[in-house]
Formats: sequence, structure tokens, C-alpha cells
Amino acid sequence: MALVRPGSGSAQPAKLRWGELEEDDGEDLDFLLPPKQVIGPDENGIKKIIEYKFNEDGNKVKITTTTRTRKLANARLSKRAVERRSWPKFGDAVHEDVGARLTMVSTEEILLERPRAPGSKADEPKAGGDSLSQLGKGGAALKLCRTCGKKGDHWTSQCPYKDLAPQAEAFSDKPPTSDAATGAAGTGKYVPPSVRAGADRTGSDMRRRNDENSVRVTNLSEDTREPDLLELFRPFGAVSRVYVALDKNTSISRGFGFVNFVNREDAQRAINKLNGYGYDNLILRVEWATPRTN
DNA sequence: CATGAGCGC
Repeated sequence: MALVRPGSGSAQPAKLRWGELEEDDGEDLDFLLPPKQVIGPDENGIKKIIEYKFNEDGNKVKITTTTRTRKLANARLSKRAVERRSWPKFGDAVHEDVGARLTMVSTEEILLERPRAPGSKADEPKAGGDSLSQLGKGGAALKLCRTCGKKGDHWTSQCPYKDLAPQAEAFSDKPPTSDAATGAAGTGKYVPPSVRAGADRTGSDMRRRNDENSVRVTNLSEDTREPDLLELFRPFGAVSRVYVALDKNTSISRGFGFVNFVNREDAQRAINKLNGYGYDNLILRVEWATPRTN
């Protein structure tokens, strides 16, 4: 049985398809037209161009274009702009005709810093999907950390070593003139943080204050680095430290690491969200870490 | 599977 659409009887003339339509029945007959004429510019800077074309109806039409050259156009520019035109050209523009180009494409090589450390997985497309990228890509800006001096990874406020850095000096009552401080700078001799100027000598070690909010991450792929961990956990709150355990000899990741949060609630939220999270084709385990055994 | 490092007054 044949299916027949209404109105598609055999008497109907075949409809042209879109692709079968003639482009345009007019061939290119421009060679039949008189040549284009350019008159002027005259002493007033007026230039005329006379050309002939066929219009849609196939009739020959004459088109006259009148333009003003720059001499006159200058009158409309600001004095400063006109003056700039007389400046000598420099760089690549030296080889250009006067007025040929007002702007030049610079061929100077400008080296940009890599926004991320080489080897960071942020450079590769992640198999795990895009939900990660929403979790907090820092963007491609150039970042300079004032705490650890590293360029590229993070801002000062996100420095993994922020809480470990000797920052007490800035808040010290006394100017940092102690022997220890100056001696260290002068001789390069090591001065333990607890002895440095401005150090907290009350006995409580403030630099370890956040160690309890420590989260253990296991089942990491072996090419996950600390910057990757930071990127992964940073969206949940201020991170005070990231650490990936490396094999002492081979420097290959042992597949686990730690992330310390400034705030316990942030750590808990990160655990809730990231435990069981697919990362690099592995399912992460994220839990509270038991305190380090010394 | 699995719980992190090092400097030296």
C-alpha cells in the first residue's frame, strides 16, 4: 500500500527544491559597462568617482560618489589629533606610507606568565565533568602570593602556607631590631620561628592552631598535586594547608593527602560534598583525619 | 591499600 499525501497527485507539477533554484539568471555582464572614472581631487579636496552598474531590473545606472580628502577633513579633527599626524613614525610604521595605516599590529613578542604551575591538572581537560570548574577556578589572572612568593597558583589570602608563615612581625609592638632578626637577614643563618622577633613566646604555638580541622583525602590519582587539591577544596572556605604525601625516593604521590581548613564547618561541608566525588576517574574518600602521630 | 616534614637556637 502506498502512502499518498493530500495534494500530491501526479498532475501536480514538481516543485523546485531549494537547492535547485537558479542562483541568479543575470550573468556577470559588468564588462559591458563603461570604466570607472576618478576625477580630482580638486583644490578644495573634492574627489568624484563615477561608476556604472546594473540594478536589479537589469538596467544600467550611473553612480557618482563625492568624497572629501583629508586636507579638508582635518578641519573637523581636534588640533592635537592633526598635530599627531606630523609626528615621525617609529617601529614597524616607519616602513609604511604616510597615512597608510593609523594603527599598527605589534609584532613584538610578549611573554606571559603561565597562570598555573606546569603540571597542574588545571591545564588538562578533566574527565570528571564540569561541575568541578564551577567549584572554583581562580581564573587566568596572574597571581602573586605575598606569603610564599609563588607566582601563579594563588593570592596571598589563599596561600596554603598562610598560617604557617612568620607574619607576627607586622603586629609586633617592638620594631624588629632584635639580634635574631637582623642576624638572620645578615648572615643567612637559620633562626627558628619561635625565637624570631615578634614571635609568640607564650608557649601556645599559634602556627599549629588549625591542625584539628584536618581532612584526609585518599584515593587520589598519583598525578594529583597540591595545587589541584587546593583548587578542589578552596570553594568550601579558607584553606590553611594542603599536603600530598609523596614517596620519599620516587616523589610519586602516595595517593593521599591532607587539607586543613580555617573553619571546622567549612571542612565538614567539604567532606559532605567531596566524599565519594569522582575525580580523575577515581572516587575520592574524604574524611576527618586523625591527628598526626609524632 | 592508605594517616604528612623539616630546619636546628
